[in-house]
Amino acid sequence: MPDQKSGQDTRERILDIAERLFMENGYEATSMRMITGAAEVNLAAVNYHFGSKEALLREVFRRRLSWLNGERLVALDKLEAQAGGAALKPSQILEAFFGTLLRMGEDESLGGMTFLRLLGRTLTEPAEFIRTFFAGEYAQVIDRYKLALFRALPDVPKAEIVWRLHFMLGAMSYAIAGTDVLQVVTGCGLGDLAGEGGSDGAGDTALARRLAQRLMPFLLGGLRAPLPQLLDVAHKPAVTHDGAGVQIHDSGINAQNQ
Amino acid sequence: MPDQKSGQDTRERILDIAERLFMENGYEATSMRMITGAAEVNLAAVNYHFGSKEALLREVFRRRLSWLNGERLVALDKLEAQAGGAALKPSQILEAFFGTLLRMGEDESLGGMTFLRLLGRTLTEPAEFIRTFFAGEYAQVIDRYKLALFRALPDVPKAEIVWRLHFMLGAMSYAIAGTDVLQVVTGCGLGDLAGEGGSDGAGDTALARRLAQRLMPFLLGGLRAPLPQLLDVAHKPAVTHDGAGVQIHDSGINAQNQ
DNA sequence: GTCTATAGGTGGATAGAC
DNA sequence: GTCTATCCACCTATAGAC
Repeated sequence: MPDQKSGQDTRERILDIAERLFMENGYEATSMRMITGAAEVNLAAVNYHFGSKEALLREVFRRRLSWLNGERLVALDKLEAQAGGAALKPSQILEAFFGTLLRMGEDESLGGMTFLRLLGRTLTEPAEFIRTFFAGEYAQVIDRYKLALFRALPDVPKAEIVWRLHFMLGAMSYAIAGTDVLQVVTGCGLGDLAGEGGSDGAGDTALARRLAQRLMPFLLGGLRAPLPQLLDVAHKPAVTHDGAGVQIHDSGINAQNQ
Repeated sequence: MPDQKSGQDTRERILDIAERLFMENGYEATSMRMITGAAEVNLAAVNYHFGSKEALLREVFRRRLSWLNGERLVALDKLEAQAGGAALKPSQILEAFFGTLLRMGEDESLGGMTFLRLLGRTLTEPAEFIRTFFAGEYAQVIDRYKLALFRALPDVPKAEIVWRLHFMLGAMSYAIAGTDVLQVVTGCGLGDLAGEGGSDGAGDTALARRLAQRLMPFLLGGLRAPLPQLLDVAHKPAVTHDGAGVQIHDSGINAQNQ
């Protein structure tokens, strides 16, 4: 850091502001000028520090995700060390994966709910460079947690576990995105705690904790649901998506092993 | 329709192309020129037929959502008529709400998986005009289904039901968006059936059906999960998100009433 | 590291002829 | 209803002085 003034300050200020604006408007709808204007830095400073708008977005995520996914690996390591070779309980695995994330929402120094919302909103962006970036950032963690779930649920087909991992990720990411129709239609729900835009109050901390309390049982219930009957028979769409599917034997799912 | 040529054809062609391109690139990253280029119509035609880019997006959704939400209301009416005053089973309600949507994915004339993906990707867009639009389109349906779920689960706090409705919407919308990290990280999952972009093959139909078979049990399992213990006590984040919560009495959740 | 100035391009929208 | 031509706001990125 050769010449003048703040340097590190400028970099961090740009990242903080970019994080908030990308969250509020999305990547495409946020211009460099909006960011530099709000951060009170020169337009050229962004390209000096990060190189391009794409690289800026990547850096906004990298500084949070490398911490998050590192913590997730540590949490899993710790659990597996405690278990001493035995399979983990699904609830432990979910707690390590989703709980670690949701706790970021309570910590402003880790981005708080601003980052959580940004993450939820960005995970469904179609832009190629974003998906490629996320794939790299998540590869190791997803792999480790997938294997842990396979071991925890040995009687559930692996493909089924992967599907349900999708669904769990979706339930969480949509919930933290906080953009869904229910928020506007009904007063009830996520909307009654945090303001719409980027309000960083004490309410956000409460929201993160409450969200965790609500979400975790839902995810666990979904993960442990009876397996579907896979019938590729009729052309008529199956009308019985009831709980009539194969019940997984109790020892594996409903009793001890939860 | 006064003067010349196709008229209706042009309108529909623009909508079809816009639907696909908005799905592939997102709203902001899709330009009017991309749309008119692919649809082989003049740039001015879009503004003539729809007035603006925002209005075009609204119309892309309106023609599908008015059908979808109409069907959802009909399905619920039918179920309630059959039940003759009794409360519906949660599985019936979910089937009517989510099954109706997922069946659109099997029908190319209703947009097929292209529309489903677009919907999943757009539900988390932060743009104000989009959220306002969705709120209006969904208001009636959400309200009716919320009440049906309240009646179906009289022992579950209404706030809890609304939260779980959020989570279910999220799991589904994320799954149909088909943009998540798992797709890229692992070969397993949603990615092994349909091509990434906008391929409209027979594979998409199979994908929609398979998705429904997998998703429905997951949602039902989450909806019927044991209630969380709501403890606003310690500052230490609760480490026991286990299934250790209050068990809802069997008659309401686990037995008949599924 | 910061700044001004600007290149070089693309965006949505419209006027007006046919 | 369709098309050409055009306006002009705004974008990302960079060159080059300090």
